[in-house]
Amino acid sequence: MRSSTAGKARKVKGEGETFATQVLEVVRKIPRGKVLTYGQVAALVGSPRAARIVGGVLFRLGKKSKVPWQRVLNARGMLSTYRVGCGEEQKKRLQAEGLRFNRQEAIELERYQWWPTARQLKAWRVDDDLAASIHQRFGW
DNA sequence: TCAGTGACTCCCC
DNA sequence: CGGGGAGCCACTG
Repeated sequence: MRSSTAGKARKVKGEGETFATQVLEVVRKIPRGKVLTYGQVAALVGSPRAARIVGGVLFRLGKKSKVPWQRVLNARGMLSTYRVGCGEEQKKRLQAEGLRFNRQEAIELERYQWWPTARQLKAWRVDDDLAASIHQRFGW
């Protein structure tokens, strides 16, 4: 059996997929000018409480990576990356995509948060139960 | 194999 | 409304 820890993951893992590869698969699809929260990404790959791990995966991306890591931020619409030294870089990239930050250094999630289409969810093999639980949790 | 870790989140005061 | 604290869980060495 493949390492789907705790048996809580409801999203089916394809051959050779890990939590990390699934995270990157999701992040790569975030449209320019839109964002997802760490928790949202975690939920989409079937581990709704693994938000911290999403951050860890993105942290270990190489500088040359083409994955749009700047499009992932925390549940308050703020950047968690200042503490690891790339907050300014993330802010700069997001501003270049048209996002505006308020006085609290936050963006309006209601305005910029991305919700994948049903077609996209299917492509990621997110089953109906998981999709339903995500809808409920995030009021999507 | 296993304990330590943390780009999170939520709850409580 | 703000900050402190405690779960959380896949990755890492």
